[in-house]
Amino acid sequence: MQDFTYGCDMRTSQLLLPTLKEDPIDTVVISHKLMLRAGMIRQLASGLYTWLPLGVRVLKKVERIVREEMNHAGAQEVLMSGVQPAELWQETGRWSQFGPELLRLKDRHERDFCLGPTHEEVVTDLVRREVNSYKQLPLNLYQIQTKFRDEVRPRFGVMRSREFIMKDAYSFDINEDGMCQSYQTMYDAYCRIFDRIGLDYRAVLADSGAIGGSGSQEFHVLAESGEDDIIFSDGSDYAANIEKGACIASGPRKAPREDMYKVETPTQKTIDALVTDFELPIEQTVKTLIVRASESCESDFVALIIRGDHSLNEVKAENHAKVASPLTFATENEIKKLMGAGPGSLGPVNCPAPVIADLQAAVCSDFGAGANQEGWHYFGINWGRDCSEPETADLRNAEEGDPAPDGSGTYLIRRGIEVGHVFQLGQKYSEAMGATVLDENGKQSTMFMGCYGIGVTRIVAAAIEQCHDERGICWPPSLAPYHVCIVPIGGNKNPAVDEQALRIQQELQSRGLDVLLDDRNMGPGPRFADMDLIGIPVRIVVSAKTLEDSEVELKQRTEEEASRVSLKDVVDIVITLEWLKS
RNA sequence: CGGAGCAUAGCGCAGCCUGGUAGCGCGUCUCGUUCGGGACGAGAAGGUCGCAGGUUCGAAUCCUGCUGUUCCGACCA
Repeated sequence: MQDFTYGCDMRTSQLLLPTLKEDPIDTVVISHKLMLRAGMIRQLASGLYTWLPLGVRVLKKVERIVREEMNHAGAQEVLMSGVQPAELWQETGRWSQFGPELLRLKDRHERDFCLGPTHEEVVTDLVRREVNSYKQLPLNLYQIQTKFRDEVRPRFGVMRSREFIMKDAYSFDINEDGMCQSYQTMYDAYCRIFDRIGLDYRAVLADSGAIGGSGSQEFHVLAESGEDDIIFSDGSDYAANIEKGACIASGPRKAPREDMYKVETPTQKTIDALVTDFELPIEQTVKTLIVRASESCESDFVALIIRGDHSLNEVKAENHAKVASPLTFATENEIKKLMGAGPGSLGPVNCPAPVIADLQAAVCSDFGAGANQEGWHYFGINWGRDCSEPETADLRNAEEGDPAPDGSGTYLIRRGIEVGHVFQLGQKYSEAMGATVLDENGKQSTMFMGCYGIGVTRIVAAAIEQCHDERGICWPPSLAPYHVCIVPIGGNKNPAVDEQALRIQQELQSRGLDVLLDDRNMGPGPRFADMDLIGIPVRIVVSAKTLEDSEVELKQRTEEEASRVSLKDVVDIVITLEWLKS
């Protein structure tokens, strides 16, 4: 904390603290509003922000915790260039794979560069040059650095901006076991980081997506305004993001009770219409989606079947061996040509394409579905009797109340802000770039990598999303720009007020706290309002009124009531507030 | 990338339809009075009305183009 105690900034009269009384226009999430109102940031251009002194203080607090825990976990800090040569990206093929979010530019010699959205190429290049022996492994290098991604649509202030600060770490190991250990070390460090910051978070399983690799987890701060759905069991630690969250069948399939019969459905093209017009329970309907098949599949298309009330999980579908990647839905014409009927009348009975049924759809019995004949449905369908037993797969999005896959309970769904991501990369980059070391047998061995990111700027926004009230921000003490603020009242009448305020500030500072003295020449109202807005955890009011009794007023930001404490004890009392230390 | 807005003083907005010398609130500056939850009085500064064309005697206002920015959607580590 001492590294922030530079003189005159500790007085509001000297601080660039442009607070706003009114809500800024065009802000939708609370953290964006409050960061602008509290004078932490100002927008420069779409997705670009200037951080003002108060905001920088918070950023530095996040960085400090991250840095300490990374060092503690054995990672070594480096600093790589934000501008990167195209050659490295061409080596891994990402120069062409990356879309327009990779901001490319040319230097004066017409050479291609990009603004780095991530640093796998640069760090792998460094390590391939400088590390030659397995004896130098494991190695973990990290940096805290500005990244640039030319987001299609920046929004929500620094939550989704184009330029942002990220801590990224990269581990290098001689083999897969080592990589897993490095991964676990980082995972543990991440838990310590978010514990220390003091946010309500969840580590969730994530899809490893196009980057490949065997393992990936995301760290999410729970908040209504989060952009991602995360699901977790109410009975165990199982948690995953919506792309990955496994769904199982709720129970065995019931025996058929009905014969299959054909129903004319001239106007019922949607599940909703079917359910309302025929009083069919929605759980006894299925949807049939026709998508392009992968090249390894014997057919051009496959039919994906999910229960009527469920939604397709496109990531799961895309990961299926028989489904083309990227996921591509058949056009209406293709569907008609293939199935002999349009999208509103499809079903598994007499289906010309290979059928893959979601696990839950596969345990339906006596269900309704399209007849693959325009304007007709079958009701009372049963798998194995009216159509062949389908291949099954987990294809749908989890929903609240679904059974958790480990049998521990049922799913809850919450919104999360992704603030961290740990990834086992395997040999994807080291292979492409020839990052090898000599192993103990003197043979070239391609290193195993992991990468680990933390969105530093995003954490600031996420903390505000989670910690605020109607008056403003309520910083967790670990991130508070100042631990304590002092508001002197009536100093022009009674010089003792200012003297005591200054004395308390200096004593608290000498005990290692960041203390802001609000010495602005304003009435108490606006100053209280500003201190509440910027979220300082502890407020001390020094006034002539309480000084008569040799007391000051002490109030915590999250509590309604203030208490009176004696002038001589106030410093010791504040120091003993354990929660202030982090 | 598709759709929809917006652009007038530092911030929030009115004026535009119906063209005629640019206004309000907050903030800022000066002086004085105030000082326990966004005070009061008096005075003052601050705007080529996003940019470029066009129509007109005259454009913040009408027309065209451009730029910036925001929202919804698609997309996305």
